[in-house]
Amino acid sequence: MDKDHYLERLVRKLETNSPLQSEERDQLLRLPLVLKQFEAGHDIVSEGERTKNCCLVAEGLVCRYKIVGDGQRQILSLHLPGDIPDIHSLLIEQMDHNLGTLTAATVGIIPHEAVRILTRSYYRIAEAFWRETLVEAAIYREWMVGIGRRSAPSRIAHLFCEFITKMTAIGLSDGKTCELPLTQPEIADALGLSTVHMNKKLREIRQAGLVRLRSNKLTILDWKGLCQLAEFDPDYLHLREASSKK
Amino acid sequence: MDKDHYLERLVRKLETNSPLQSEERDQLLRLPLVLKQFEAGHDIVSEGERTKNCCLVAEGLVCRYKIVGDGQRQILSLHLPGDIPDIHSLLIEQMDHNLGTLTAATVGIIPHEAVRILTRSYYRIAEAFWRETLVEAAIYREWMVGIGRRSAPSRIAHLFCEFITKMTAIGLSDGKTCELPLTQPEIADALGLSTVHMNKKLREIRQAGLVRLRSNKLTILDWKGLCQLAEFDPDYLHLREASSKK
DNA sequence: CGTGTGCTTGAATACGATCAAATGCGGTGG
DNA sequence: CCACCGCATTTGATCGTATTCAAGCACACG
Repeated sequence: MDKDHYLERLVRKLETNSPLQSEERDQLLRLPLVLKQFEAGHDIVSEGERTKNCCLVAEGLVCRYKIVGDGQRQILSLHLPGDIPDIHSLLIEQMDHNLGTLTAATVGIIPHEAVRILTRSYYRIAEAFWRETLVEAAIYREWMVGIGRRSAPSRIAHLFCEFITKMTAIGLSDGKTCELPLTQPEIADALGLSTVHMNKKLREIRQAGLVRLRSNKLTILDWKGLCQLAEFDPDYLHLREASSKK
Repeated sequence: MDKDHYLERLVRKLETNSPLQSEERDQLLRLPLVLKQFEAGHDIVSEGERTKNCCLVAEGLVCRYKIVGDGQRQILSLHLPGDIPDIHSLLIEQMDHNLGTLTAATVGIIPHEAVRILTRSYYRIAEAFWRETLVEAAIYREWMVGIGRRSAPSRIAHLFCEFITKMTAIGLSDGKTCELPLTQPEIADALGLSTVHMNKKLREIRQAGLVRLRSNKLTILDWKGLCQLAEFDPDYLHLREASSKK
């Protein structure tokens, strides 16, 4: 029953980039939260649904994705604990994509109404959530550039750079190594590649001594080299610390 | 000196999807606006900049884009009159991409402070702008799916469907024909394709009798066929009318 | 009537997809 | 402990789509 802990993680994330007053912080920590468990590979919310709740990722890895006509999947974003990936459902009625788990996950269900009361009462809270959605849009832009204009090796490297940077920002990595609980088909679907091709190029990256990746454990062996291959510049993540990291 | 007209267009767009009270509408119409002219192909705001203003597109076609290491460009979004493509700069200090003109354009410069006073005083105004940025994110997702998982012809068709739908929504098209002031290299850069390949596949679409495109005039000859090729479903644009159109 | 810009076309090449199969590995049950 | 199963990863071969390079064309504009 770690509800408080999960909300704290949310607040910590918001406060990293948006100032909150102590009353606002308290109100956020008092949000009603119903925890729900999901197995890996299951949908939390599906395309076309209209919900009255939003979902705080408490544990596990969650993604947005769409399926195209011929059955191919495009993963659109990855969401770590502390994210509310469907906060947009506050203002946009209908889901235009799916939200699903990549690992077993715990999700905190929060009624829209509870959030709406806060965003309408405290403009700083509204701005904090708004800002999160804007950073997400910045990540979309970066992914779009990758899928549209970067080579396969560069995209793979970029995913690693971004993932470990985000994990580090929420304290789940030391910046050198972290869990990467994605199968290769999932990585391929995030990058707009086929599994086979992704596997072959990943092998090259490994053989070039840039990373190690085994049984969902990612280790960066050559951060500079990896960033160079990826043309990774963490500015687009708009993390306060990330710029200093460089 | 059509400042009022341009602000009205903004308000009309916001009100299509977000309810506003008459006082809020009036406040928006009273926003200070300094008009500025740009030639085609010039930057309005560049990557790395920190501005104290945002830009209302008054006339012309504007886009976001990024340039990658080898000089290739990815166009990330298109912006029609009534858009404020850099409203995010209210909350995110640094531009992570460029904002440039595709045609000659008139842009209304609005100080952040003026907007911020409104969004902080009237939660409906904040929500209206927030919602616009969320719809933009939905469009990013759709583009990402296209670039990552759709064939070249499908992507081209999708661009046409989306563009004419958006133009129709703001009254600049009858749904059958409209201006499409993009060169083929620009279309290619929006779709993550090379100019040559884009040209060849466009030819096929034309020969299939789906569209006519000459001297920046787009005419839809077979809307159903085009939508089918594009797998276009306007739901993601979250326009109130669009769903009924289908 | 020449010139430039954007469009079109062809040929060669490369990158990534698809198809098919083998390998490795963790977990389960004999 | 070992055999087997299922899943993820790896590999090879072939095919197709898209890129690159290079040239020619067409129309608007001076």
